[in-house]
Amino acid sequence: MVAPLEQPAPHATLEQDQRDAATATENSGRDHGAADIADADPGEAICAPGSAPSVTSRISVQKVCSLVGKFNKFKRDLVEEIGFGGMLGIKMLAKLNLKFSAWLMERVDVESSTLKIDEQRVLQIQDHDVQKVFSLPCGTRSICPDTTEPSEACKEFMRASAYLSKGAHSLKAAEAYLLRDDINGDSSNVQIDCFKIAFVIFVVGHLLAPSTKHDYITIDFWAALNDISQIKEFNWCAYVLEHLNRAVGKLKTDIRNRNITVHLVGCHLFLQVFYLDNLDLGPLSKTKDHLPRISLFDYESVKKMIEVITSNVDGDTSFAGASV
DNA sequence: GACTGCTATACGTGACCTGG
DNA sequence: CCAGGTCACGTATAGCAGTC
Repeated sequence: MVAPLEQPAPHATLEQDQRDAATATENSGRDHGAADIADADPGEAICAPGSAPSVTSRISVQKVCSLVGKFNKFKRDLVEEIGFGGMLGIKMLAKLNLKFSAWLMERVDVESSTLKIDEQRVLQIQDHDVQKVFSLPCGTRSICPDTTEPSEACKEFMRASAYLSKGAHSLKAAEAYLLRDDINGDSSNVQIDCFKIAFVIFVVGHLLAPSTKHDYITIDFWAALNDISQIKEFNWCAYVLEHLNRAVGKLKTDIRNRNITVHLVGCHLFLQVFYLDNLDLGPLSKTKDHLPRISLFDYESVKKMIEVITSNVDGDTSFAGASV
């Protein structure tokens, strides 16, 4: 579970932090030492747009789209079999608005599992919402890091990934396995299972629960992969939310610590789609009867939607400009 | 108004550093 | 050795001014 978090002080928003950090940059160049941070006056409204701290993310929708685009029908069917078919419909999002993601994450209350835009606009976030967005399996079994004796497929995947790269936690190894030409109707059951394992590792690492490292993840879901036929029985939606909650905690800590760079981990893309999908944006709003929701959100429409809700007052960027 | 070119900014990602 | 973090660079995009 995620430890309860203190709410950041009113001034300690990303925007405020960006302005403060910008001023620190002007004062001391790129060499931000502890002194700069200590000297910053948290109550002083400093506004120096244009040199904000960088926000980074390891989510790569492009990677997922590009890989899935190379799948033939056989491979796509394998993905459908494990209940991850929603990943096949994701549109190419060349870029994500990371400021928007950070803004949303700042407004997530982990304890109450809500997205709180303001006092009037509060959205409850549940496993079911993740399922709506990605059509992920939302089974009754929870995913925990406990591992039993690894299955033959798990052992084989570890062997293959160790040969291809540095280990099973390498996303490159998973990608390489997924692109193998010899995965077809003649493949053994173990190879098929390895493909499914690789796919889960790949999408979790690149999209559903990315870490700060771009090419590795911590595989804390081996237990859910041990019996491939049982993958659908696990609650992958809760897993995504749990990592997102941790990411929210990390973001708030980074903001409190006035880090120069804010690294977004977790599936902040879910927050973007979830929030935009709950807004009344008139003709820009998506039809309500289509699942998974992510497949409705292409780059252009996301960009337009964000444009519509964005406002800028005194250097503070807000994305709250629409009714829920 | 449409087009073009320049510049600034944002994002993606590889390399590297540091601490456990 | 590995995870987390930082830095740097390439590329895409946005914004703006100048020209037609």
